[in-house]
Amino acid sequence: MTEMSKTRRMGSQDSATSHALLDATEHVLREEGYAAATSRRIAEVANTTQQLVYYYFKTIDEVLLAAYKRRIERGLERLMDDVTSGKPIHAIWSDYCDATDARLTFEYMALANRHAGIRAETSRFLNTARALQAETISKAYDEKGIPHFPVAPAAMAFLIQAVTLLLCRESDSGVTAGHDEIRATVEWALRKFE
Amino acid sequence: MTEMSKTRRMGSQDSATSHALLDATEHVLREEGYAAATSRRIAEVANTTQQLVYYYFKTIDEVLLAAYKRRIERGLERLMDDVTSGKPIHAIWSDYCDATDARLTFEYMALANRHAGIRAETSRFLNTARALQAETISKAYDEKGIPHFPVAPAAMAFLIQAVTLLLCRESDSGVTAGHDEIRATVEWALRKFE
DNA sequence: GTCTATACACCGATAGAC
DNA sequence: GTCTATCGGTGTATAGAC
Repeated sequence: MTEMSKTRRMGSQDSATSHALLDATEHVLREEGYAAATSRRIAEVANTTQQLVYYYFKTIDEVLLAAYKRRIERGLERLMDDVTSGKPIHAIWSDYCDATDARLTFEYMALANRHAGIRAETSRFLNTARALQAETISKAYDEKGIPHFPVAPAAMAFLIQAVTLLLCRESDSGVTAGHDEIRATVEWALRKFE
Repeated sequence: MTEMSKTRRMGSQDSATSHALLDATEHVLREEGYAAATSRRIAEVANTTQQLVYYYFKTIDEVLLAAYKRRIERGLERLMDDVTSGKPIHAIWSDYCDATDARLTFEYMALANRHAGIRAETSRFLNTARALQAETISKAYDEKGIPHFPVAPAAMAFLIQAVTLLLCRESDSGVTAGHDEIRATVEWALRKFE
């Protein structure tokens, strides 16, 4: 970390270049890891120059945070669509299965260990999402007469996230032991809901 | 990456300094992340010098791999103790709950995305561990007359890992939504086994 | 908005003396 | 085993001209 200049100019965060930089950031994080997410590399992928990064963002940490916030926001929008759909639990499940971009997710999780902003956003998002999902699942339970014990709605929301995360992560790296079995279990559970 | 010298000397990987370097590597990874795991920083934490790192290891990637292999090996030993204990399923569960050093684990998982050696070790370890756990769980099922459907032994092994991983990870970062509920579910399930 | 130039620090890795 | 010295490369961030 370095001292900030008090006179440095800044570009709008809504410009095309700014968005291209965020796209590039996500691409680099996913394909090369957070150690490679440098101003030079991000600029290269975005087809611009290193100095431009500092015209649009104060620091690299701010670029990373901006990219993460944008991702969170999109995730929340998808979740809203899921819970208002006809088969909300199926929708939540397949949404996470498709969208849990495991490499990127794990990169952000590792990053969160030492980036207070990303940590805070993560906490806020996960708490919100889980509450919303639990509420939706609770309604589905009641419609089908499923008891809230032993697997409470919030526990079911937790399970969906835990299972999809590990499933995506492992298939991405050649681990398959138990995958068929857990998928069978999930399909059985989903059939009970909707 | 750089070309290796053909004349460079190498120290034994069993020396005290070598182990101190691996301890330091794990410490840096957990507390500062893989981007901070440089030869200079590792040496500093191990109370030695940067050049000594290259006396004991060929490259930084090899230091990381050696630290990871040591960790894997210890995990496998703990698992062996678990499955031969009186209450194997309880043992597996509480082992993962305690030992899943979430920060370190996520650091290695992110690292695996671009470190072929760590990726290969991970895949090997997870497949072995899951098979061993599934076998153990299968016996417990049969003793208690629990059917292999809808939650097959391998699915149960997968679930334990998925749940403990997310639980440790989230409590580490202030997310608690659904945690009490999922813990209650787990306790209920464990009571059915042993 | 975009360019050139530049500060200063840190990185991996090696060479060779002691 | 450990030390001093060093190479070439890359990182963040800024200053100022166009």
